Amino acid sequence: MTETKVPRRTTARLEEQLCFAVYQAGHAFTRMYRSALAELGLTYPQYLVMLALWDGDGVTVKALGERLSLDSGTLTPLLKRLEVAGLIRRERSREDERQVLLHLTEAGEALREKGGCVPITMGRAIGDAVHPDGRLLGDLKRLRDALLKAADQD
Amino acid sequence: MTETKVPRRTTARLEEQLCFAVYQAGHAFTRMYRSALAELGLTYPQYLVMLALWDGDGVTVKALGERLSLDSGTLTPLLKRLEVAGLIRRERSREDERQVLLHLTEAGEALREKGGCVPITMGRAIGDAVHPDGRLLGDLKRLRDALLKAADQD
DNA sequence: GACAATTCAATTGTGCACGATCTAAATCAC
DNA sequence: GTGATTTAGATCGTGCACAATTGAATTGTC
Repeated sequence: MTETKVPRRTTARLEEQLCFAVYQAGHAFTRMYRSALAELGLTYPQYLVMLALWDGDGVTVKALGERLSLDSGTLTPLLKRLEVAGLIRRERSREDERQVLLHLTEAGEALREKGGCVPITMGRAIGDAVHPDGRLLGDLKRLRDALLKAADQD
Repeated sequence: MTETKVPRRTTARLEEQLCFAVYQAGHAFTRMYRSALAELGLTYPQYLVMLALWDGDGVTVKALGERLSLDSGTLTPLLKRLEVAGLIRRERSREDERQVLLHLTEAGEALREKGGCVPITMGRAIGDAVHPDGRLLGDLKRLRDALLKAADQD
């Protein structure tokens, strides 16, 4: 008997997997943001950190890390780069010398105005590809929570 | 006059941004896959490459890169690691010496069976957080395409 | 055939992302 | 109070991700 040409479909096609769709959408966002953020001198993760700090500074590295789900191994060097860029200050807390408090500088605060136009650029890029009803947002949050819950269990 | 405590809402809240939701879901997937793939000895991007090759090997680095939207700077070292692990072979094409063809080894082919259980693990993790109707998948594809189209234009 | 332009992969440098480990500070137990 | 435990960040090593450059092979043009 000759071998059949029909592929053994033991694994789903790459393009039909949810994980791959999320992976690709994430890359597409990163790429889109890269050009939009270039003139601010920020990378995409740095922009997320600034967004968090514009929402309220004086937070600890740990609190920031929990909000972004990033650990100190990622944040410490990133925050140092933001400090070198003159956008934030990092100073040890007086009450608890273990923690480092993050504060916006004048320049960091000022960048908020310029950064405001970025989501608008994004909105135009997305156009009408996404319903503005937040359905996709809700779906993604549910997905994330389910994955994290499962990861905790084992 | 004292300064008001009302935050100037010039930027949307981090948690309500689509880009952040995609970013977080992507991380959650990566984390979930990390543990599921540990026993296969693969990282998540390596698993995606294997998925693509299980779907048909003998492809060029360029073709693989287009499918995954990754460039040679990312793929070359990753593929070398897969080669060292004994899962693939990389050989220059006879007809066109510029291109490198990727082939599965016996071990790489065999790994397909073990890899088959990974999406099942994932499906269980996701549970009923995502409708199985592919709505989310479709939404993400549309989002990705819109972002890529916009990135091309400028 | 000679030479310019293009194409493919590899390389280099920067920056995330995370596990593992380390140090210092704070907290707990007694 | 002394010692054990816990906590917050920093550091190190590995592995993606991508821009930019390089070098070799191919293709196109004359």
